[in-house]
Amino acid sequence: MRSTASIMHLDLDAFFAAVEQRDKPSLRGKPVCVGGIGARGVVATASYEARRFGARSAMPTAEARRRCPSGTAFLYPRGDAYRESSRIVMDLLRSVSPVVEQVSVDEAYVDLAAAADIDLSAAGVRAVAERLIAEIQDATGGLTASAGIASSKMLAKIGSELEKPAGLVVVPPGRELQLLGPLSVRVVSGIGPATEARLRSFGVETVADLQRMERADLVSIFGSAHGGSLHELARARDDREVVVEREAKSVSAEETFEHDVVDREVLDAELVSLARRTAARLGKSAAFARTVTIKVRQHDFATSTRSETLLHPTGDAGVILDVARRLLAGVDVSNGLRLLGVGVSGLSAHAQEQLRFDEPEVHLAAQLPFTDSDGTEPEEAAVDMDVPATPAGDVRRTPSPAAYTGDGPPTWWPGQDIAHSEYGAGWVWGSGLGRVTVRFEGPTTRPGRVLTFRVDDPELSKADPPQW
DNA sequence: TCTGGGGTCCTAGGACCC
DNA sequence: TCTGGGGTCCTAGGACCC
Repeated sequence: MRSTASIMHLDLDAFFAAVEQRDKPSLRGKPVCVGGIGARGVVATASYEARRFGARSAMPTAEARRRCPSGTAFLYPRGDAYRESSRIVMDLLRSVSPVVEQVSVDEAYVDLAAAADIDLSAAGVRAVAERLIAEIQDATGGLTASAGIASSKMLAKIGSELEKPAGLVVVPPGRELQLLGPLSVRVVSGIGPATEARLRSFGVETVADLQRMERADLVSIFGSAHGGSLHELARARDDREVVVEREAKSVSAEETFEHDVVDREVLDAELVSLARRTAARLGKSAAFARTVTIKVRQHDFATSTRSETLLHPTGDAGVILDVARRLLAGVDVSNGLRLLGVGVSGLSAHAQEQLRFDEPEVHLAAQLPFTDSDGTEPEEAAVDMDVPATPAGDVRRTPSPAAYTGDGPPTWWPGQDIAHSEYGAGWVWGSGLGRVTVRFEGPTTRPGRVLTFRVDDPELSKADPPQW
């Protein structure tokens, strides 16, 4: 904990939904849920209007559909559009201080004390944040951000939540305990549903209650690391620093199937795709991995992992796939799998030189980082593998637009940017039964008209996210 | 037709080594 | 022929975060 309120936490309000409302004027002021749209999808972000009906992040989309009125938009995420706005925001944060820790696309900590020219008085940091929030709104076409500024990361984050949306809270040094005491223990970093429930069984509900627990008791209940940190954090003692960049420790890819899968051929085809995606992302970060892990979730949601550690790090999708296949062979799939995942860990920056002499059969060429000159996502096909590029089975994935819209190209998914040669730019409201319904509007237009086309109408084409 | 996907950190037991 | 103690690595699982 510092003596000045010099750590800022900033996050964007209902980020995915807000970008959708920015780019789709007809949705402004309306309930919008962004996330998985299949039967097993969950909501990633609900707009504030949708929250009034009870829709929440992590809620099954089916449940959100039951709660929200008809006319609520359920959209599949447009990652490119979110990343672009995120980049603009993070650049603005870095213009304030060189020490910015990006936590996710929509959230970051900024170390204001690391900037040479900032007045660290309460009024000084408030002015900086106000200017920043205004700049963000201006540069992103109206997205709003909330910020908290305090003497520690935890208090800064709590501050940013207090007056959302578009809130700004400065916690003056010395007031931390007063602020923290009456709040639910859930505001403490590291307290989730399980810890909350166990604390409740001891009669602990607020941070003030938690402060009354002995350290030794917390340690005996929760273990030394967790128990010790609860004892400290309840007293607002948090000396976690703002760190610019952390090295990745693992890379993984997973898929939840639309329907549970029993067929080993279908599972193998999915394993191929997952190994390829994992290797591609590993290659993109120019890393190599020693441990391969598969993750399976049974029909009843019981989830387990199996892992194997190699003698030497690899970046080869074929090697990762071989291990994953071996691991999956030992798993009972007779009741059907709901989810399959492939991951790697034990990352290092280089494959070992001695590899060349020890194991000549390992393809060195495939272990070189993938070329990525134009900055695009490496194609799966770029990975050297002795497996067909097209999965053999018909693998249906819950969140995938293809699964939602059914068979047959082209597929259109709700929220997608689209263009019509005559009517111009628009977005997909929905698609099915060979038809696609499009609303023609953009961030700078008035709410547009709605027209329906055949899905294979040659006048329709995919489009880039619009400029606001 | 409840329950995504991508991560991080911690714990605990067993193998193995000295 | 009766059992120590520390350290590291590996595996599996769990909680948590966005």
